[in-house]
Amino acid sequence: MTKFTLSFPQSRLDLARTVQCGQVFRWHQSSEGAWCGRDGDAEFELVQLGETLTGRATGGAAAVRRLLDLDFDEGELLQLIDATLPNLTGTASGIRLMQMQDTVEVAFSFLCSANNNLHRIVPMVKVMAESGEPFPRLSELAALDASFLRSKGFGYRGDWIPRAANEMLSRGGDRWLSDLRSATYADAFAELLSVPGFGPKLSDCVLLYGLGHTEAFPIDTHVWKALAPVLFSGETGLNLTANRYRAMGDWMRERFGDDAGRVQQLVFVGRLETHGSRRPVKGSGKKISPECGNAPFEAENHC
DNA sequence: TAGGGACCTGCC
DNA sequence: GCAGGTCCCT
Repeated sequence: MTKFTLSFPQSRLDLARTVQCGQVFRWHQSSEGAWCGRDGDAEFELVQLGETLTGRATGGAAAVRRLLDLDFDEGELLQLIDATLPNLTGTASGIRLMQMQDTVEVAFSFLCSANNNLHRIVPMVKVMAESGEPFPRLSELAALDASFLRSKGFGYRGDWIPRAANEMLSRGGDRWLSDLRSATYADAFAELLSVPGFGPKLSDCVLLYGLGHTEAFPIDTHVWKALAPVLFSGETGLNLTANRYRAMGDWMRERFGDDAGRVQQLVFVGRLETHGSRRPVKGSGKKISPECGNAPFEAENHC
């Protein structure tokens, strides 16, 4: 690790919230206050003091800039989002998109996230991490015993992990994963989607956080609740179907291009922090401004 | 092709 | 009942 110092007079960074908002699951704060994490063989110890970021990192400042997407002007994007989809990002300024090199850790961490919550995901990822350093490889994950994982609280996801690892190995393993980086978004999405356990949402998470595809737009329950009333006007309580998943993602990609994934991160955190992770706070139910009547999708339609 | 349930587990 | 879904079945 080498020491580094970075400062950001204009763009904003909230390191603590960025590493705690559910993009990564193994970061922790040291007794000295530094945020510590790793990505494959790279290690990071980061300290933020106002608009200065210091610490030590494998690969130095360049690696930190890449990990935290620091060369991207988030303020400009926040303005664009607000002009297009008002009142959605809330308090999310300072949240950076994190892009990891270790696709295996990203994929299997998010495999644990299905129909789950952060309080359970973090210990589950920790259990997996004990099978290899710095994180188990596909062969080690494939060798994990489903009943062992179930005994550790994975529930039915305990069956998914070795099954998905085996499937990835049969397709070429690490080579197959790295090829998805250079593939088109559509091709890589289709490829991941066909792995058992990876539906559309998890596939987009792997593409966004672990394969560099920033046009991926993962739609979870929170993002759906935030955006469905805006994009699909006329109906309330609409269910998220495969077609509507694709329609919403495509619309965001047309609107924001390669920044769609960054938009998702800001909308997700904004929704979570204003509505809570479990239930809307009574009385603070934020209404989308009525003048966004130019909803892109009328009830049904599309494709 | 579009819904409806089941699925592990833990907390509100 | 619901949580940062997916699979399987009509």
